[in-house]
Amino acid sequence: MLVVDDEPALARALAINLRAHGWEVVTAADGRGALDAAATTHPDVVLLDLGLPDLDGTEVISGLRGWTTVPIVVLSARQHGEDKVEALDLGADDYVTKPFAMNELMARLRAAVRRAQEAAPTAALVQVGDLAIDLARKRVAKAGVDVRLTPTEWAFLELLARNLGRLVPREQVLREVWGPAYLHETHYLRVYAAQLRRKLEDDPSAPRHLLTSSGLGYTLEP
Amino acid sequence: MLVVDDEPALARALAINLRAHGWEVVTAADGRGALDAAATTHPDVVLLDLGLPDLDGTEVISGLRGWTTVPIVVLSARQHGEDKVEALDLGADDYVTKPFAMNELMARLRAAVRRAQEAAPTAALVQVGDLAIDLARKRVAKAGVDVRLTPTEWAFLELLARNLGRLVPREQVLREVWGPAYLHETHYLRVYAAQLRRKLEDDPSAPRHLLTSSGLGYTLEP
DNA sequence: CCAGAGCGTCAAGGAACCGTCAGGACCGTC
DNA sequence: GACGGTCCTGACGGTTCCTTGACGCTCTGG
Repeated sequence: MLVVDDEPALARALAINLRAHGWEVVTAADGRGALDAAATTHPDVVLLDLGLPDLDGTEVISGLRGWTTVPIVVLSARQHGEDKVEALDLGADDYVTKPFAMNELMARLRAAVRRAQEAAPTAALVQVGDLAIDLARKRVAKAGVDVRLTPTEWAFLELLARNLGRLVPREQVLREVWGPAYLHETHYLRVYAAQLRRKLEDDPSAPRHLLTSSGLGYTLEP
Repeated sequence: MLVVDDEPALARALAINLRAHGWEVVTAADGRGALDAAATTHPDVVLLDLGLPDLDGTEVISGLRGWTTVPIVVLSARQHGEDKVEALDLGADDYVTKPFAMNELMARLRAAVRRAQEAAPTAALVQVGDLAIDLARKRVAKAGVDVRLTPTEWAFLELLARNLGRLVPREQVLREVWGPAYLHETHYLRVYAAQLRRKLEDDPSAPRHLLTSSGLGYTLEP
């Protein structure tokens, strides 16, 4: 959760309340900082106060929408403005006018996150042999029983599952799982491919689903 | 990653930052150099500053779009211009105005690469006799059974398949498969053509699909 | 017929890559 | 401060792949 507000008092009050409700909160005081923070922390929802010192709030919205579909809830004092229409047109997901009830705000945030998850265009469940990979719940089961994966293992498997049957190049795996700075750490691939096989394959030394193409990359084979 | 910018200072700063984030960076200072570099290095994303000395940035975009779908992120100082609309209409994938936050730029580049990858599930399938060449999955099957190819063999075959029925000059094969430094290693061509024939032709000594034009190049014949 | 150029074929050596295991660093929890 | 989980790292053996050289073939022009 990213909270963007230029009034320190309100920002602190919001952060305290949100943390009390279990959110992990990052704050920004202006538009540029907001875009920055969103890019680095990948929040699951943005709470955005219009009327910032540097950028117009609408610019922040379109700046975010350029590269992410994170839900945006706009907070504004202007009760009757056309801002509301404009903000929603630009891609905001909801709109709350000050003064607001904290309960209502919480409900709207929860709703925004829930809608975003439901709207995820991913075919939520991928079946591969006796494996059931649930992309929405981030779970995988082998022959009906859940298998525990570490976050990195899951990121690897998810990437392969989203490209089922397609060869995923080594560089893409490294970039999307570890980040662009790890493009040459091919060793990671071998370690984690081995771990996934140990957990998911019947015979880890003769894999039937997680296949390697030497020098190219990996494929999850249906 | 190809960075196109005519201001040496900015280009260097960008390159340093991008390399720090793990990108492999090639730079070009003008439009012609950009088109050149894109053709030889096949970058996975292009970061293009408008306002180049020789060509208009829009010409670079359409020049690239003539033969590649590589994602293009445009960088521009003109904040309110119609340039943005024009650039996006010509096929640019995203647009960032100066001044920009480096984090945001990084996020947009990552997003551009990811989108390009996800938009690629086009069933690019080339049928040649009893061969089925799946360009997306990087696979080839003969009479229904998969054939294992090495990375170099695949690069060779893919190039021919993308130019199905057309003669591909020897120099182009060497440049695109092995790189510009191998333009005279014509021996490689014979070795790998032979390997491909052994794996893909019914009678490798009397090829029907992978044909040689002596002194000129190779053709994949439907 | 001969010489030379270009091509196809085969095999060997070394480089690059892969799978595997295990130890140590790091982090948050209890 | 101990503990469990996770991630990174190094070492080793085995495999695959690339490169290179040698040799024979065909075709062409002299």
